[in-house]
Amino acid sequence: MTGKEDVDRRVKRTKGRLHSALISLIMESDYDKITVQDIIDRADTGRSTFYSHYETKDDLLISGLDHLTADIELHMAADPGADDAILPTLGIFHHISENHALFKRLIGTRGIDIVHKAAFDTFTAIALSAIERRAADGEQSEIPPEARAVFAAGSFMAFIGWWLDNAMPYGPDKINDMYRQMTEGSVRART
Amino acid sequence: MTGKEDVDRRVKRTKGRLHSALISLIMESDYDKITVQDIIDRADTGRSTFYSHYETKDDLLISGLDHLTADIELHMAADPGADDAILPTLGIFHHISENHALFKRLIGTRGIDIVHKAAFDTFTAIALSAIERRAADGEQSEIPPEARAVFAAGSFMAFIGWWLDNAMPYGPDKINDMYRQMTEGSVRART
Amino acid sequence: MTGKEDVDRRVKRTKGRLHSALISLIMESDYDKITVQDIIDRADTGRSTFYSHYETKDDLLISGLDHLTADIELHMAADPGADDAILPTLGIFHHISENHALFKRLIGTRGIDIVHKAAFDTFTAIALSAIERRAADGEQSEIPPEARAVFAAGSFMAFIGWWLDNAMPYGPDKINDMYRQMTEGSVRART
Amino acid sequence: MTGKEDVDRRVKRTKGRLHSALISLIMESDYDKITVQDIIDRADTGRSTFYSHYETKDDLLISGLDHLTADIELHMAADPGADDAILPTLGIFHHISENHALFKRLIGTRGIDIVHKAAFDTFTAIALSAIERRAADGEQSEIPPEARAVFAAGSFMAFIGWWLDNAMPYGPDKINDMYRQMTEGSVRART
DNA sequence: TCCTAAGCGAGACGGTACGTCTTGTCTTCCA
DNA sequence: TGGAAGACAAGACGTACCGTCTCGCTTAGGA
Repeated sequence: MTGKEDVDRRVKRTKGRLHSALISLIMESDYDKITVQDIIDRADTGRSTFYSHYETKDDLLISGLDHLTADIELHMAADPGADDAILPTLGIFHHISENHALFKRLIGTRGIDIVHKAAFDTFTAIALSAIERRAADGEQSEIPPEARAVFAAGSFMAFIGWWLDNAMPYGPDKINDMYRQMTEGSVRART
Repeated sequence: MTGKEDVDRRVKRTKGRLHSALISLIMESDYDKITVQDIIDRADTGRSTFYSHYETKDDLLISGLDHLTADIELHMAADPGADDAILPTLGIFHHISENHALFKRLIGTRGIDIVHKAAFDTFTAIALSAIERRAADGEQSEIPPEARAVFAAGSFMAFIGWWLDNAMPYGPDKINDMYRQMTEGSVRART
Repeated sequence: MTGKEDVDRRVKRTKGRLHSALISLIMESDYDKITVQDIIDRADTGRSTFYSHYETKDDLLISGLDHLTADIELHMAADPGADDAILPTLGIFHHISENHALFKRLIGTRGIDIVHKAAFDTFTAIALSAIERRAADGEQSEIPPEARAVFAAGSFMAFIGWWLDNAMPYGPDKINDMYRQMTEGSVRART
Repeated sequence: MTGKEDVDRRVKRTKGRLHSALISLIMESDYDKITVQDIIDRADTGRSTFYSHYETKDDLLISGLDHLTADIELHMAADPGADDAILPTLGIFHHISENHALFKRLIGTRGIDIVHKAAFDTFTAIALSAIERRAADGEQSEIPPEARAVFAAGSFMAFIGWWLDNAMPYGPDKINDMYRQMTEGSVRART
């Protein structure tokens, strides 16, 4: 049904080792400096094994990020203020603060470009659907929804980057208040 | 005074050819796919000549961007609304629209990461100094100036990216109005 | 016993192609002018493949010479006059005349220096052991064995060089007689 | 008239510095590893200066060897046993022993190939003229004079190499006796 | 319980680009 | 204004990765 049944347990184990190896390498050094050889050495795996499962290093990384993305979507649904805001920021801040070391490596200012872009696109899409929902509810703005969405996603990503880079000086709730305060009255059209 | 006197004219000519070659290659293909060999072939120059002037491809690119940055700072000074806004956006929108093809390649969504980062840092610094100037003028906010600066720079970069990617559907003046409208009342603390 | 089992057949094939390529290039042009790129182009092989098997061009050449050296040692053993002479010259002259085109390129006057040296060392070692065998048999000389060995090897190499350079004007048997005649009573101590 | 008058003293001084630089570098390291850059650095001279006087590194070396060759020819003429032997060995051994450190670098076993060849050719020519003189005096041999000349030159060069490499264990007179003893009755045709 | 197809490790291989090095020419500057 | 300084074009070097491949060994899961 799911199309996800890797019947052979060896496959599952190998993929897991590759992902763990990549994550642990990311925590230690620059993503760009990590080679496929480093990954398979760490995973104690053969070169051809890697390429039989993934096309590139980026492929491995992205595929490992799927569950992170899924988590975010869960948080989004669970965010109590979701109907009021364009982005379900509170849940996301909480989620990030729980794995801050990893997220700093992934989407901090010195993070990984493709992850940064992927996150930006995700947030843009979320914001866009929220904006369009409001438009359907009658809210009006001469500014194109896409423009408002990238504005929201861009400021959010930059803000998260600052938060992570500076050792998260405030807790998730406090930081969320700050973000909301800056956003207030800007992206949302006035009623 | 300038410290920029490359007395030997050959050096100047060579550097110029290398920069032109890189820019023309950027207009044609993906920055990541461009090799040093491509550049020196286009510039009709020797390999060692390249490395005697620049350390890497990125080095050549960044050093060629200096005059663009200088232009932006000029525009910043000339912006009539500079005292009212955190970023001298109008002048920048005009400047970008005059070289939109190049800027799309450099800081569009599919742009060059290091340029994107460099521009983000530049805007952050500009915004930060504007915010601190206001703070000195008595404006108060519990949000750290750096946070407000990255928020502004991030939203601005994303917005520019959207504008460039979508074939600049509005002129510089109109787009500036939109940007201001979204910003209004948000980054600036309320009075 | 052999210690020579390169189990992987691919390795054997690749090494063979590299050797053939080098030999054919040597027959066509000056060894010093041959580049690693020339060799791998001719062998239709990748650059890294070359360097994974050999350290340098010289390394490839020398390692390919091993079987030639082995041949010479065989001839040495088979030379009927071996017990009478310091060097098993007749067999060597025959062996060289059978591959004169190659040997001319390798150890002719315009030959390859490192091969010349390697051959000189080989002959010196052979001569030295012959001389020491005789010394053990009671033959006496105030001249150090090493000196006598290099004398023999040096004159032999020079003579071979002359023979090859001059289109081998005499057959192996005749040339051997000449060499023996010049040697007679000189290197061998008188009885 | 002679075409040898480098009137400009600067030229003479420059050439002298280049030669000294090369010799001192040869005494310190491997000739093959010495670059033109090394030489001009040591001579404190510009690149174009070097090339305006010499074509290559070898050219500089060879041209500096001329006076050494001239010395040898002087010794040859002065050798008391010259009329009896094919090579004026005694004088040469004395000459070499006086500059053994340099000669070891030039024509020892680990010496410089082109010098080795040049010396070999010089000795071959000397031996050849001696042999032809004898032939004109009625001495007969079925062995071609050239073959006898290279035999003599080859054994002599190898012997000198051994002598130099082994810290010259014997003085020039003693070593000359040894060489003569090995040569006796061999290269010279019997009367 | 065996056996057979697959997954796997190992790493050879052809490529591509790198940054370094050296050569011999050619241009610029300076005395 | 003639020669020294050194920038330059050319291209080989040895290294580092890449993604493909060949090769036997191991091992899971079905017969």
